[in-house]
Amino acid sequence: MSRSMGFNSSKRRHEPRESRSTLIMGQWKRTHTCGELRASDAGKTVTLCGWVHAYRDHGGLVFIDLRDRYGITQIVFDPAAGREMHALARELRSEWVVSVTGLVSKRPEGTRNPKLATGEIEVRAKHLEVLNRADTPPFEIASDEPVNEEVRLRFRYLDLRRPLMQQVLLLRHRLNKIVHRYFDELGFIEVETPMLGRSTPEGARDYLVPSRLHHGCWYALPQSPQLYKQILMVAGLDRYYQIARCLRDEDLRADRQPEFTQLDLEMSFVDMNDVIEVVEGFLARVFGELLGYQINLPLPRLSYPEVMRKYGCDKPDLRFGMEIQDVTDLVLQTEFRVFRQALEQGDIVRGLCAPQAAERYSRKRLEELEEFAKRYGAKGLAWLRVETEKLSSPIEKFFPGSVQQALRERFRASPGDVLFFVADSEEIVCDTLAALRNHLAAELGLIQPGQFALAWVIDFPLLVWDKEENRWVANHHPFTSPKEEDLPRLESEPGSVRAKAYDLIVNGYELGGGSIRIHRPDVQQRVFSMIGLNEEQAQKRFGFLLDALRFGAPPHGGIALGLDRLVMLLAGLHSIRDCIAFPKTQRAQDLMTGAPAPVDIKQLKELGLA
RNA sequence: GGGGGCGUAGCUCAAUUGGUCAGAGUGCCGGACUGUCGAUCCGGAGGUUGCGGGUUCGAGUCCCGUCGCCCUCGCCA
Repeated sequence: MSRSMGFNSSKRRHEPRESRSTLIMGQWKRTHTCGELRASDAGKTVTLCGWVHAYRDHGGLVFIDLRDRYGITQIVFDPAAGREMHALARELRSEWVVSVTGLVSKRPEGTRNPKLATGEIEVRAKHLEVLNRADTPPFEIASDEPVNEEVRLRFRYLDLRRPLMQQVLLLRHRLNKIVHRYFDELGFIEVETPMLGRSTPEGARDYLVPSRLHHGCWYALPQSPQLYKQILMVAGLDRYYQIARCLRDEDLRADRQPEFTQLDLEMSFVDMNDVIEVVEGFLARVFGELLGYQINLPLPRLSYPEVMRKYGCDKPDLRFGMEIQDVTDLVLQTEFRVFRQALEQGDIVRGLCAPQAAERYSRKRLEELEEFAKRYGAKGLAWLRVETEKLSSPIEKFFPGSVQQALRERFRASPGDVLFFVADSEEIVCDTLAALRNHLAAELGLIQPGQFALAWVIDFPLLVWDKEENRWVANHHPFTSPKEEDLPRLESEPGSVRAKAYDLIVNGYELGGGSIRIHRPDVQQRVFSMIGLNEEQAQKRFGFLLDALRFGAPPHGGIALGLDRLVMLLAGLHSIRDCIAFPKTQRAQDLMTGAPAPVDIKQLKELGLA
């Protein structure tokens, strides 16, 4: 049996060592993968292993597309090459696992398949070994036809067998490799932090683990390695990174799983610019190496007040414009009572201009948009079609010509556009228009696939008022440093204090967030105090951090990036479930394993829970 | 917890207003075929329309409940 260069010399190292028993079992071990044979290999005798991707039985000749992770190779079974083998080949079915030994041959003229990397050749089988039969799969592995996610998750091993899913996992692997290479080059060291930690107040709901040795006491699974990485800075590690699994017991979304992965990092003796620079370098390399996509550095930095005014949310999709404009001043010059009354209550009126939307949105469709707006708390959605001479709408008559002209100019509107307005509290106006903006952009096709808009959002408020709890809460987390110049106002005007925090946004997703941390115990104490943690409570919950800060904490800061979301964006997917090998459903169940599940009463007794 | 969408054959979907509507494609099974690669051709099997009630002469279709999946608001420092 001839041996090839490629697979044996380089890739073979990564394969498990062959054991004595497998050698005895038969001559089935592969010499090549299904993705590597080329015309230059013609004449070699090879053995391939894989799954039957497709079979085409011509009665005489039988063709098999044999698939493994590396590709697909066509196998030809000729009755002349052995009647027994040919008969066995006719029994093959989808997803059977086989080993084929045969001669690599250039395909006859006119039968080459340009769709396959191996399409120049085929393997003329001399020996066929069925390694395992397979039940008929519940869905077709070989097809690109979309399949109900429920079925995919239940049979995840089949779903992951599909080439598309394997590409995503490979992409994720390559991203992880870049992470390790890049941060190692910059002097970061990887430190693993505990999964079993202590529950801390604030933040997401914890997943709890009961202690067998301390009945009544519980570990919390980490929401993030936040505290540990700060401790590592106090310890003098200087630069830390980790690909860290994080767990939060909150409701799920397309971009939120109960366990997810963060690229977590922390640096000492740095300010915001240092962290941003490191991350930008990383992103440039990731997009460059994985997609051949060049991102322009430095990334834009937008202030929180600016994005809220222009886009209504703190993670706007910047792949399109459609900026929100305030028109409160113009509405004051109209007779439109709905708006005027709103203004009298202290509400505001803002709107946006949907380019060339008039044709797409009939009266009925516009009413649907109003329903959409109401879901975000808006009482209504006013609209005006932009025509060549005038604006057209049931409420047009309330708008004097001068106001119509001013609206046109403010939105730089062209005939065919539609103006939308919401009058309400600033919060509802922002929520509604932000959602509407994304909705319209998708429906109007304003987003080009393969395009990426990355930016930083900075100048977040340090604290926000929690109406339900009737207190200030940390906007980012309680260890985020206030800006020095705002520090004097911490107690007098808490809402005006800006944080040294930064979010990385990509295509409307929050890809990451970080901050410069508080490194002085007195400042930390003041922030705790502002969010309603007295010294005793703070000492009880975060005492170890406060203690650490007293023993010489360097100024430090860092960031965490959502790795699943990054993969999702790189792969052009719309759900992080598609880039996690074994994700959970919206109700946090694993349809394959059945987790979560009841446990034996014996286990509960050991834990003191029964 | 709230709002919305979906649930019909293994898979993807269709079935006017409640009335030959239990259908197609694909897969599956059997047969034919020596150059296919979305093979082709012939034949066949396969459904308690998620589940449980109700309305009706009659329900895939309407109503109520329930289960599951998805999107979303709240929530996620």
